[in-house]
Amino acid sequence: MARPVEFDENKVLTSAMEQFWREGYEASSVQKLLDCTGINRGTLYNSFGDKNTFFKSCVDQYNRLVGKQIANSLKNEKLHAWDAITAYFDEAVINVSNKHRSMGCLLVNSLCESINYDRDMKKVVRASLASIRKALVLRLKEAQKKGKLKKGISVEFAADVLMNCLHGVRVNSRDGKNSKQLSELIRHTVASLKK
Amino acid sequence: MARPVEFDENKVLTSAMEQFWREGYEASSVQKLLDCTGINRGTLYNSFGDKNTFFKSCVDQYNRLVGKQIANSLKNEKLHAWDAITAYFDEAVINVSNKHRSMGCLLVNSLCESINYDRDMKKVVRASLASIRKALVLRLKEAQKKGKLKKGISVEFAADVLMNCLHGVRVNSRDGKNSKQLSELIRHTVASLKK
DNA sequence: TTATTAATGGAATTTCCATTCAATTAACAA
DNA sequence: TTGTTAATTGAATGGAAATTCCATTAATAA
Repeated sequence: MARPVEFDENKVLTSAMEQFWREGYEASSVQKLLDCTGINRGTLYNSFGDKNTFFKSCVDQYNRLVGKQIANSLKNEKLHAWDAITAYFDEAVINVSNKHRSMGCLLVNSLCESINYDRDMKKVVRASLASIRKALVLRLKEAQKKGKLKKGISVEFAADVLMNCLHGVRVNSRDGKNSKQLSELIRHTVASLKK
Repeated sequence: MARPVEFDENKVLTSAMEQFWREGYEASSVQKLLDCTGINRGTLYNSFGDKNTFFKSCVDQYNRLVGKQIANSLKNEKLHAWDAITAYFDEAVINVSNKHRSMGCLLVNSLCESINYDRDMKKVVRASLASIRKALVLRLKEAQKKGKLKKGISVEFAADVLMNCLHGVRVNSRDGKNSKQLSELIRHTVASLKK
């Protein structure tokens, strides 16, 4: 058989994901990706394809992170609708390391970078954001069914409000706001929807 | 005397500002800046300095745009506090061309790009955002004095909520949301603060 | 007209980027 | 042991990036 891989794929993807997350796609040169992952040039191209393909794999890695946060909160059956929603914001924004919080959100950052003009990447990023919204919608429907959604507010609109808050908070995170300030912004938004 | 300038400084700055705004700092090569402004390589370096310096001049140009929007709304003495605040969002987000709306906000985009890691640029971008917040605070103080701010909400916190909404809306703009959807998000946030 | 001055145009330079490639290495099946 | 296969390595390639430089141009003051 052939020589076995020496690198830890998961660690490589996580390191590269953080590089893209911190500095964006364009400013993350292949050299920087090699430095932060510790792998070699040829290894990168052989095992992960070109920079574009590698970036998409890193977004997938980010999606797995997001997926875990959703699993711990929105999909936690033990929590009531609004508690689950609040728990998601805690998982995604509040109870994360200062390092991660100050980097904002890879998806939002990518949307704001020129990536927007690369159709393929835009599609990948949008799909990820849509999956977050979808999980919120499920819980908002539950809240509505139990009469816990303010009247006059539709589930879809409430989801838009929460996503808008999330985006805002992510920009504010990247601007250096601390978890306490962010937490108050989130609380205010949730209170504006909750009955 | 010397040969007079042939280019229109204001037009050049506006074209370049839109290039940076659309595609970001890194993806905007000097060649693209020459193409969109119509000026020549030597002219750019002679009259505007290097790419970094040029970018900052473009942010200044953007700030003049923001300044006009604030002058037309928040600083309009004929409007009552909340009308002025709503008018600002209209000026900045709703009543702009689809082209501009879909580009989001140069300041937010820059914050989300790696620009964040260039101290000097971060300072410029932050100062601009602070000037918007300052104008909002003035009107929120007025609203509070007239008893038009929901009780339990401080002027500073209300400003944070509005800035958070603005950031969120800017990301959503860049993601392609239309003016009607954005307008509803803004209305909801204003209603959550207004008495 | 002419000297002066700065703008203009674009070739030239240098650096950095993404990507390829051939040589080397390591595991394992036979 | 040996042949096979794929991983690893880093030098090499080619193109694009930012920036510099200088010959040319144009206005005007003298």
